[in-house]
Amino acid sequence: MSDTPPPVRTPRWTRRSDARPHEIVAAALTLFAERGFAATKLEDVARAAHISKGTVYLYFPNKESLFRAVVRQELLPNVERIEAMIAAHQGSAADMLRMIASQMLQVIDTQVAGIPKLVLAESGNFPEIARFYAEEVVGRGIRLFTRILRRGVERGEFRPIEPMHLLPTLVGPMAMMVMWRHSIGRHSDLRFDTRAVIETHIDLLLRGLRPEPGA
Amino acid sequence: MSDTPPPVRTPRWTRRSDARPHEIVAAALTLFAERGFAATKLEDVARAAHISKGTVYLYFPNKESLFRAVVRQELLPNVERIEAMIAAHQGSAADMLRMIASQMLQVIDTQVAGIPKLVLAESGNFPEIARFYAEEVVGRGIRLFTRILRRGVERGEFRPIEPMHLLPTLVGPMAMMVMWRHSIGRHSDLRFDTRAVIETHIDLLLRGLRPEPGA
Amino acid sequence: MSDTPPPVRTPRWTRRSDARPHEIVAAALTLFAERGFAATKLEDVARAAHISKGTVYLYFPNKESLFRAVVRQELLPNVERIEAMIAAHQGSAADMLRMIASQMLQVIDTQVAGIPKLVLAESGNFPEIARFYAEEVVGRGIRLFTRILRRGVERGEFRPIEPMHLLPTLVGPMAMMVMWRHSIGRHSDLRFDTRAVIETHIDLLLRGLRPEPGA
Amino acid sequence: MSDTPPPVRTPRWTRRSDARPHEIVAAALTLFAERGFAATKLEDVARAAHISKGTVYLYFPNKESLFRAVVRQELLPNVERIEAMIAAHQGSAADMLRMIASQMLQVIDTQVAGIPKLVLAESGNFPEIARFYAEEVVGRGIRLFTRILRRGVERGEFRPIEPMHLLPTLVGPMAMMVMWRHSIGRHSDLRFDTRAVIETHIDLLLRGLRPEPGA
DNA sequence: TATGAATGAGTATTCATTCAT
DNA sequence: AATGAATGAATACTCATTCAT
Repeated sequence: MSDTPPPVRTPRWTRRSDARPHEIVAAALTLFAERGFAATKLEDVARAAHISKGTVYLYFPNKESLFRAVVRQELLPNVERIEAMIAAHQGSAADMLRMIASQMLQVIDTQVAGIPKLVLAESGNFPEIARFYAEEVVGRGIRLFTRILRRGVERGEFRPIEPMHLLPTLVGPMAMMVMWRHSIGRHSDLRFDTRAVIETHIDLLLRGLRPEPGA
Repeated sequence: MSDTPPPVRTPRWTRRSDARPHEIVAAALTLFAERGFAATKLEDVARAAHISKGTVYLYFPNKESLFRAVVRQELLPNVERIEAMIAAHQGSAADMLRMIASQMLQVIDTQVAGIPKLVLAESGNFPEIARFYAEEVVGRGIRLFTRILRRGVERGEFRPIEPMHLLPTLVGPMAMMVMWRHSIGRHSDLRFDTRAVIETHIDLLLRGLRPEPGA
Repeated sequence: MSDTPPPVRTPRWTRRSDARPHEIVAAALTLFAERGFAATKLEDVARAAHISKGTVYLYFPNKESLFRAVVRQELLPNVERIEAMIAAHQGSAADMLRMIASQMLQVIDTQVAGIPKLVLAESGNFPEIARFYAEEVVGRGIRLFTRILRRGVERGEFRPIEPMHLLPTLVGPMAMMVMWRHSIGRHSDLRFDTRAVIETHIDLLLRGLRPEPGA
Repeated sequence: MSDTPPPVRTPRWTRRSDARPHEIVAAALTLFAERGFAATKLEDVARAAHISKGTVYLYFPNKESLFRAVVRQELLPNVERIEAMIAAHQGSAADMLRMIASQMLQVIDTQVAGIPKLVLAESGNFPEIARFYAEEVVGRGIRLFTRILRRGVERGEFRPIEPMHLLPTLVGPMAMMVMWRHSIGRHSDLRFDTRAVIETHIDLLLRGLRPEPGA
């Protein structure tokens, strides 16, 4: 309605400064996952993020808080995505397991897949990160799988079973593959065919969970 | 003539030449497993071994070689013990799996059980340790389980299956429990009933491996 | 509006990128020459250069490379200056010797004059510094003096003489004075009148080199 | 006179324990001369003397006192020998100089010849050693040469000359040769023909000291 | 006496953090 | 905002010295 054109203002932030924190976190994730917290130099993080050492401190008060940001920011979106996917799903419990497995396959080679190993490695030095992970990842995972198992039992797909006893069997092999890929596997000639392994795993699971013939 | 007993002198130190190296390795294992290589101070290792900083250097030329010693010396005896046990065994393949599982249960709370996590965590910084572990632990484990699976198939206990695809499922859950216990589990309220978990795992395995009815 | 001047802040430090390396080398030279390589603490070097320990490492990767820089950087310019001076000179060989002697007199109380003693002292620990000095200082010195002697013979100032046999006599007394001044002489009451000594030396040389009357 | 044989007693000392201190000093001299005081480890000295670290401390309260012993014990006998030799001599002053020169030639490759360089190098850290050397070696050397020069003048061999101005010229070249041989010379290809150098030096000296024709 | 294991003060070096530019 | 020079606390490692044997 006014004829005066809006004053050409320098925007309060630039694309740069907006993207920075995440670029730093991404660079840090790679290095922390590769070398661990203590062995990672902030200078290397800065270089990997194409900025200078001092700039890191404009966004994170210190190395520890950067570490926490790495774990917290990168993890939750993924957890939530899978939760949502499952919540929206209507098919069989077996299909739900297959869905999760296929998610695993998609994530296994990304940065994020380095976090579990990182959390494992640093839980002695960052107990609250360990707790955070136990609650926000493992705990939610437990609830997720418990729901799937219960659904399977209700639908007659699975025989009844105590979820807390089965969970490590359910998740362990996939977690194993993820961590192997981001640690020893990088330096050894031993190769696992991830897809085949996970398919075999799901197959074995489903056979092992089949209801007793007489029940 | 005097009744006063000779003063009980506590010598500042005593010679332990033979025992020392292992005492140091043991102390180091605890700390490395807890904090990682970089975050562990040699002074703390020394204190934990009830000796002084300098003494560590009488037995190990530097921190890295102590680290290597920790992984190499503590691991092999355990691997060999299990191998021997299986080699001597004459029963069913199922029993062999149960034996290994029970070994797991016995080891899970000892120092040694911290090593896998340690190796995982440091494989980026010590590639040759990663390779060593891949060959001497994972590789030998693969051969061991492959033998057991083959025996199971031959005896009609298991249906035929590609061992390399099954292995992570076989080992993953147990490895998971071991690492959980030595990392996140220490700082979280989440508890798994290790024995029940492993029994459930073996049970599911055996069900899942049952030969097809019609085969 | 306020009369109070802005507070005069003394910054904790200022950027000196360009000047730093030389300041450090200068400080190091003084201390190395006084105490030797091993007995000189980098912290003292830093303090002498009015910087902190860490700053030294911004410019030199370690103590040894600082040591090498001290010897190499400080020495060559002086050698080259004298060479140039002689090259430019047109007069008698005797005058050339006098010129060199007068250069000695000017340098003897500066930092640089501490280097020969330092190189002598450390040649066992730094063989390649010894070689460097042998080639770049002694070797060039030999060529320089050889040229002067030959010129003297050609001009009829000197009797013929084998330069390599005469050189220590030519240089020794001056070198002696330099090193004395930077070592024992500092802690003893014995004093030599440097100028008189060198004049006497040159005088004796010229007399001793006079052509045989009958030749 | 007595028939009872003398009791077979264990001697209060053994050859070993008597020789030890000197063996240690000799080993120490070699190493100190080669590496300097700070860079020489007592363990190396012990090894070179074929004893153990602890044994050194039975004879010397600490490293410094060993260092002082090295300089003091090894030097004085040599100085005194030369003094005595000159005192006993009756011939010309020129012969005296030749005698000293020939002594130099004999000593130059022995351990002792490393001491001057050592004293030079360490005078900053051991001022009292510097003083000791200045007095007991340089001072006595000055008196010795002064006497020789005076004698030469009295006998008409030399023209009158101020000894303190001539001394560095007299001694410098020989000192030079000694120190070169024990430092840079060890690591360079440059070789001096010691004998020829010293003969040339003496020759030049005698020519340069010849009385003026008209005097 | 002699040994060499043990000690711990002392130093080189690293790197998170600060701050002048 | 961004930089990277400067800082100094922290830590691996050394080695003179002590002392149980």
